[in-house]
Amino acid sequence: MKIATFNINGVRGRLPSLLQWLAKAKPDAVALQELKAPHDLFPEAELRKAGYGVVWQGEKAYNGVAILARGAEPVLIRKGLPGDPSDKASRYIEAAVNGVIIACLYLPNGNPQPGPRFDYKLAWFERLILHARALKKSGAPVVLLGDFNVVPTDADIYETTSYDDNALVQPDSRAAYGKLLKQGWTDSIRHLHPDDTIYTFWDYFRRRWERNAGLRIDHILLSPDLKLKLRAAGVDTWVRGKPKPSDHAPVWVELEIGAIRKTSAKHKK
DNA sequence: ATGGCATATCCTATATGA
Repeated sequence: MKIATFNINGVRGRLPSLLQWLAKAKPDAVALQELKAPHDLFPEAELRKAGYGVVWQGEKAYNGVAILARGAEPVLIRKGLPGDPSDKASRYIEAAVNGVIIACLYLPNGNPQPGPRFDYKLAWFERLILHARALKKSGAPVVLLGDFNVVPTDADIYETTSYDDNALVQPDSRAAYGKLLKQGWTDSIRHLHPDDTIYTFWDYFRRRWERNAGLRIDHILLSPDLKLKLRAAGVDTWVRGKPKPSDHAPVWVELEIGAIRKTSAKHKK
């Protein structure tokens, strides 16, 4: 079973390239962030035509998250992160796909910091930590994935001072990410590629893609049972190299479950 | 300190992104 996350940065304008990536990468489940589309303008029909069932939470102009399932209907569990009814931003959606809980999140970037926007980021992070703890305690197979807007360590960003004041690299942001991992989640990319230079985001400015001046901020975290089934993880950087790309690239994992079709007895030779 | 680019909307301007 292949599971991916992709901050699409505008699902309507980027629909052709999204369909192209889906056709080529063939993920079984996908978490999308930054739809930047109200509910009614989400391209549901086109995605279904491409063979994907879908649940989503849109919002005018900003945010927006979705879960896609290849040849299946995601079973919606919740829209919105619990813990603050006044928070109306579309940043969290959760659904079951093939028996796996897909928790798709778009964490606030928190800039500028310090300030109310950074406070919101940390508060959102605390709510996520609480909810993740409940998910983990449930014992279900869970994938916690999306745009975390956190660069976990200095190894996850190119050599620069440009981001020193950025909310993505602050000690508080990193501590929150560490606190989450400490519950027992596995950062798939780092688990399989501990020493590699791997980025998932490259700013549009200053030829940062061409210089590979990137950041690793999109993560796929696995519950303990799924960690044992992790076979591969990577970033589809080719998507970032296409014309008019999102500033993020898709990140994926391959798990040894479900999608492997059993050969029934009558088909055995 | 600013700006470089990109997407969106109440669009000859402004908010957000990271």
